[in-house]
Amino acid sequence: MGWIFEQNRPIYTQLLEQIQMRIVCGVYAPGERLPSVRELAQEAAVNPNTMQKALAELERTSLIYTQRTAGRFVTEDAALIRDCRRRLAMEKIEDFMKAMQELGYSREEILALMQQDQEMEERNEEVRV
Amino acid sequence: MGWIFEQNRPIYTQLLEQIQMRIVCGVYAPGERLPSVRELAQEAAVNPNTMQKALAELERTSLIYTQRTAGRFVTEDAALIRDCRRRLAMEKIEDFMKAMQELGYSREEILALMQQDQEMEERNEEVRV
Amino acid sequence: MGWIFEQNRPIYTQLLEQIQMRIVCGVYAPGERLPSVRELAQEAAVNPNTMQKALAELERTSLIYTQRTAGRFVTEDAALIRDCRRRLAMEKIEDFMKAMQELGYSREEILALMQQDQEMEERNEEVRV
Amino acid sequence: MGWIFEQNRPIYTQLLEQIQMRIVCGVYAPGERLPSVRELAQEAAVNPNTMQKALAELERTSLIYTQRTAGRFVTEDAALIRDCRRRLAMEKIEDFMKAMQELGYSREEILALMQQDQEMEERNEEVRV
DNA sequence: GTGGTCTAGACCACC
DNA sequence: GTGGTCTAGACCACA
Repeated sequence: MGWIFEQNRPIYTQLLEQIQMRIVCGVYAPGERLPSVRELAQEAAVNPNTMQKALAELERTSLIYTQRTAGRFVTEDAALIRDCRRRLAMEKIEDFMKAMQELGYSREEILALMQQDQEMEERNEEVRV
Repeated sequence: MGWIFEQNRPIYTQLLEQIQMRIVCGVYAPGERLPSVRELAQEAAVNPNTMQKALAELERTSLIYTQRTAGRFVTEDAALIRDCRRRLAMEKIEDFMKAMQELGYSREEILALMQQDQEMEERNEEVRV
Repeated sequence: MGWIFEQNRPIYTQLLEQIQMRIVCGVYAPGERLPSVRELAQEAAVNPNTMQKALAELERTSLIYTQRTAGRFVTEDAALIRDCRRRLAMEKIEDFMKAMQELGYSREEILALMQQDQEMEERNEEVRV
Repeated sequence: MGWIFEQNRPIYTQLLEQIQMRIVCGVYAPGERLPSVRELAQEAAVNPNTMQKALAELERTSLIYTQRTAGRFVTEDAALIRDCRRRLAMEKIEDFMKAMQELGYSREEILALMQQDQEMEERNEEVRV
């Protein structure tokens, strides 16, 4: 699992999102020590300061915390992580529904479109199999 | 229908998106003459240069065209507009599904979640009524 | 009114506090545009990045906001500013009372000590006069 | 009475303050032998080096002294301890008054605010009783 | 070796 | 000219 960035959006924001993703998906487990800033920075091929900024922002959400000189750790609070994952999902659903409705699709039409999409996807799977 | 901007994203990009939206949703009908750059800029409370840039970008997609001295017009090609709307919708669906799958939700779970969301929404509507 | 820093505490934290102080004390009025990052940095004799960090942190409290390319402004919300001032005062009182009580002084003794301090201060004033 | 640390400030400074507090408050009586560095370090869950540094600093104020092979002892000089306590209190009062005046409160307003705070506190006590 | 802070300097999009 | 971002590199306190 590597690091991919879109241009036109701040790197540190994308770093933040990707680390957050790793946490809510369990790649970095609760209580686990994160790699050092320098390691992470090298891994992602960014400047340590950029990574530092991402981690500092992430810390504001309590998803990670810093222990002076010992390193950074993922929160032990599994509920916090679970809530974060759920919150991210709900935000995405709401944003998506809102965007589609602005495009003039009703909630029913959206669901219908997605079920089509779903069926199409299933046919593709069969083909691959 | 006013103009709302998020900070942290270029204004001209958001202008472009909102004008495009007005076209695919029929607020600006096929063949209709758009307000002048100055009028639009004033309406949106942005610098005319910024609006100019948005319209120039929009012209590259053929959704609008310029007639020398008469102003800018929405394309008469209804199919083009319809395709644009459909393309936008499909992009949003794909982006959404991708994002949700990265969060660890399967296609089935997503549909289930959205149906819940749908039902919750319906209950809210009843309350409002 | 100049800029004074203690060593041993981050500069950006002290910048933040001093700018906050200027706002709650009305040196920077509600709605007023702040000097640019570069100006402030030069005035305080710090690196623009350091000032930038202080302002970014300050923005998180909504006491100031950024308008892309136009500059930073003090909030127009006078109530927010008033609350901030009051909150700062209350925090200081509580911290102070707690520290004194840890030193073994009762609330009554503290008030008595401060009234002595007050009277001493008044005598000093007379002397100066 | 345990050991609590704020992050973002050196541990050894906080150790120093807390041991000093124990001495001026009589938790460690005049002439009493302190626990060994190792014991203190274990109790506070810090690195022995850190505790060592705190004690060394504390020794510079004469509040404790080292006897070669016997360990560290609280000074027998009760006046020294009393002065230290008084000095700490006065420093806190002055710092507090200065901070409040910078916030724009006059000495009279501060006393008034604190008497309010006092009365509120008394009402709370009644409730608890 | 860890994170934290600061400086210097550069480039960019935007208005 | 404005704020925003990023890099590079340095130093420091701390454990």
